[in-house]
Amino acid sequence: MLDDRKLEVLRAIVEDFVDTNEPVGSKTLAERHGLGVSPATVRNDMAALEDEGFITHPHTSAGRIPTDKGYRLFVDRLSQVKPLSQPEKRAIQSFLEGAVDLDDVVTRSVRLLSQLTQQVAVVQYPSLSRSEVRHLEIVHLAPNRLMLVLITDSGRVEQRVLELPAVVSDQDVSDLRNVFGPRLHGARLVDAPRALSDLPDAAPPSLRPVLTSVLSVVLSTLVEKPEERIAIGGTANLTRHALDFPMTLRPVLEALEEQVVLLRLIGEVNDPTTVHVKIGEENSVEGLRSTSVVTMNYGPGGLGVLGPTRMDYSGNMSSVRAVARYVGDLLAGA
Amino acid sequence: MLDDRKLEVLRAIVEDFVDTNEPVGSKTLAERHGLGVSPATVRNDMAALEDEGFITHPHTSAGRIPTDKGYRLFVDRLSQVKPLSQPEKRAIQSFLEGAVDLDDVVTRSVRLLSQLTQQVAVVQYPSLSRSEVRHLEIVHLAPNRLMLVLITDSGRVEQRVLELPAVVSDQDVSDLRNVFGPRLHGARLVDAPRALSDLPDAAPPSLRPVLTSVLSVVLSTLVEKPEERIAIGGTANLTRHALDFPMTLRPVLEALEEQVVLLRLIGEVNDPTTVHVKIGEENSVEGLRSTSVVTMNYGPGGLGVLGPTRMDYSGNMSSVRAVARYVGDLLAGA
DNA sequence: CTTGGCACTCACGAGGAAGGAGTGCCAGTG
DNA sequence: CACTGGCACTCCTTCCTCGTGAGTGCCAAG
Repeated sequence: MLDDRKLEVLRAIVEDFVDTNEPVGSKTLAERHGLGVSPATVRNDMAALEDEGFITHPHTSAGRIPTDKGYRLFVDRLSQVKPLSQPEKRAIQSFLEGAVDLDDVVTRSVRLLSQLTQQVAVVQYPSLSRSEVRHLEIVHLAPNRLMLVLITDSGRVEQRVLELPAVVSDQDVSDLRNVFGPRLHGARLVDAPRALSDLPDAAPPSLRPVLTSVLSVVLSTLVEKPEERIAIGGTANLTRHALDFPMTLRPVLEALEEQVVLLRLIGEVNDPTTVHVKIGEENSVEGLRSTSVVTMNYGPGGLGVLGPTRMDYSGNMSSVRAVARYVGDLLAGA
Repeated sequence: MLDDRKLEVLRAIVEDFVDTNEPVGSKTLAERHGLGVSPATVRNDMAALEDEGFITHPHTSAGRIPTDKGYRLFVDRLSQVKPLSQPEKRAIQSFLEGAVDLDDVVTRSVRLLSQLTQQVAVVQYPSLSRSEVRHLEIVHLAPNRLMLVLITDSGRVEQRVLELPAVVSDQDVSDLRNVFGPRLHGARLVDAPRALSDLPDAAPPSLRPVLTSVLSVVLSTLVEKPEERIAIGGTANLTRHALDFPMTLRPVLEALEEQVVLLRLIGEVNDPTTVHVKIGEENSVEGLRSTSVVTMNYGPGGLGVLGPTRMDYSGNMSSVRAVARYVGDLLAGA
């Protein structure tokens, strides 16, 4: 049904349309790409592609534009992720390596992605639940006051101040450290509750009351409040493509303000090691139905870019992949 | 030169224009507002106002619209900041009081402001430099490793891990606490360097090497890296007024992504206790020349809203003031 | 100083008409 | 059977014209 040339025609349509933002007609297409056939033949192929739902035309006498389904086919079968050039790679690496802390890594990644792709960039902070405990420090602030500081391997730090029902001694606090420390060190945050489940039984009775308080705070810090944060940038790029979303800029901006929506966007990745593309209607998020999203995991979090369905998938996919890899390496090595 | 009626005419023009987004003519104006004079008279006044540069008309036979200068006069002399209604106040208060931590306070403030004003809201995190030290904790992580945790009265927490050149004992750390604690407690962060300047001399010689290391880190945390953060929200509201900035939405979005620009925006306030308004060309930031900014300090930081010059100054000023006050109280009380 | 009257200006929208890009279909050809 | 050139047709886009009306500026009278 879809022979090679038809696929080639589809590719040409997508590429031309991405380039010019104008419906592409049979004549110009036959000329510009060296298809070696006449416009009439191209027209026949186009008719076939349209029957299958890969392209449409806005009105009778206009050229063709790809449908979401067409882009999907293009992404799945036609676009080879073009590798970045050596200078590009170096630029990415050196730019990211200049980061001084976690915040900086994320901020730089957002900047980098939005500049590379000319789209809106979204980067999730490393998810607490997927990272490992590097250190839990218990600080004795006052006789009945503790501060818990949790440091993860992704460089993230969470702290809580805790009022105790009773006064505790320095010795008690030291004991606490000794019971929590070994169990938590190196544990993934999702596994922590299990690792701590036998604590109340294993601890000396005198410590029980304090321990329960501390335990509940630790658990809530670890689990209850994942507090997923997201950085976003390059929204100004949306106006660059203003022609693509006729008047639907508002819902896009609104969606971008919803942390939850963004997390879902980034989190819906199945295979954690490959670039993932959601095209137009495939998006579960109302209001992003006219956009495409290219995402990838970098390990303890995800990142990606968002733009009009009429985007340079090939380029964006490679940019996202490259940045995700570098960020992943950076955090793993840090 | 500008008698009372002319001012009244200006007010009417501003209010009508803000309302309808259409140039307002002499006839409709004379009718809708009970000026008690004929359109012809209004025309004369308008001509005068135009001579003075308070209003213009887009083309010969269109109504008048206020200039930046006109809005300025309106804000300075004509608009009384209307107090919020009791239910509004309660709503603000209860919404903000639900916040669980500093991040939450800021996030909620942004939401609140953008919803109240239907504009873009900007809230600065409490500036470290303007807040006071509540507690400096020194944690002995490993023989030659310390963690410094700085807690400020605005609920902010900063921590640094520090590798020492030599091993230190628990006793040393305890001594360190004793020398730093009293000097820092309650000191404003900007004053801290002065408060600590005599430390090297006052401390026992044995502590000197460690102390210098710690001191330099503390100072850098306090001063060198103010790390001003900003939260922003309601950008989608910009599209609501898309008609106001014909095609200048891009530079606005771009400016909003520049932390530095935003800080300048919020920081340029002279009198810390009143609402401050920057109108159109008054803005020092290129790209925000078609917008107005309403800001106010809440104590250790600032907040405000940004929108088209054609905005409800009166309402926005009162909203900003109200939120700033509540946030200020909240942080002071916390 | 205010008012009604009046001529004038000019953006805006409706209504065509010409132009042209692009299509679908068909009959002919290798 | 696939490809090609030809041709009639569609209908969007652009440009022009023209009427309409809101609004102005000015002037003379109250």
